[in-house]
Amino acid sequence: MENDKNKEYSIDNEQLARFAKAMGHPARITILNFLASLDSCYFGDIHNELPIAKATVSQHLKELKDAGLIQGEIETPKVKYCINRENWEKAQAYFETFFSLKKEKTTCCS
Amino acid sequence: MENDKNKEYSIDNEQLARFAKAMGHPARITILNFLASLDSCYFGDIHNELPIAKATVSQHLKELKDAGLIQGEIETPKVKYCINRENWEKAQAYFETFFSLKKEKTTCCS
DNA sequence: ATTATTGTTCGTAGTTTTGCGAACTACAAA
DNA sequence: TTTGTAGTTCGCAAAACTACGAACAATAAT
Repeated sequence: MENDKNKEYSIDNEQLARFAKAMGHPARITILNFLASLDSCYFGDIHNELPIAKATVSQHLKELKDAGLIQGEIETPKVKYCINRENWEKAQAYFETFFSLKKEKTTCCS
Repeated sequence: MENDKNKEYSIDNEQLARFAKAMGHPARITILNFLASLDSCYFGDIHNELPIAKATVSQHLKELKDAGLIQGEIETPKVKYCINRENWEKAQAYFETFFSLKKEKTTCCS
């Protein structure tokens, strides 16, 4: 009884939050924009788009990779990055669903 | 010459990142989902949806407010929260634009 | 005046993020 | 073998994030 505070977050909310978090930095948005439009995606090209050190760029790329939004492929001596289209569409669907939630009541704030 | 490293991020990328960052936590996604669907949005109701202390809930609400995604209104002795519909739609538009970016070339990773 | 209700703010602690330069890896070229 | 190119990883520092309990503020009820 009382209040069940064993509550966890839903898988969907966790996943959406993970995508959102990955997008939660202007450098990473810039990277994603770049990769989504142009596909000529070597590390160096990405680095050139950004006002930050390569070590930092590498870290941002790793985060995007970990979130599943991009993927990298070694093409010696360069590394080619691109959008992970499958997860990209998944993310898109998550955000779409999220924003299209309809109100069930209208009894709040004005 | 050389490389112009005075580059900054675009306003749009900054704004989208700000929205995304605000959404980058499952508690905040849960709050937004709750507020977007049901509108009976007192602090206590929100707190009940979440497995965290009220102080922490209050902080998350503050972040969402700072990002412009929600708004609060005192209704003594309670506080009523709701989606900031104007910015909500703005955010929606930002994400939509972001995800609908079309490729210009297709020369990457397989 | 005291007590209860509803949230916010404060102080604190531990973790994560962001950023950099330096060191390193892997390969190719000289 | 040495040098160069392209990135990653390491080590570090500063800042931001997440979370909590305790203290506080504001009002209403006793």
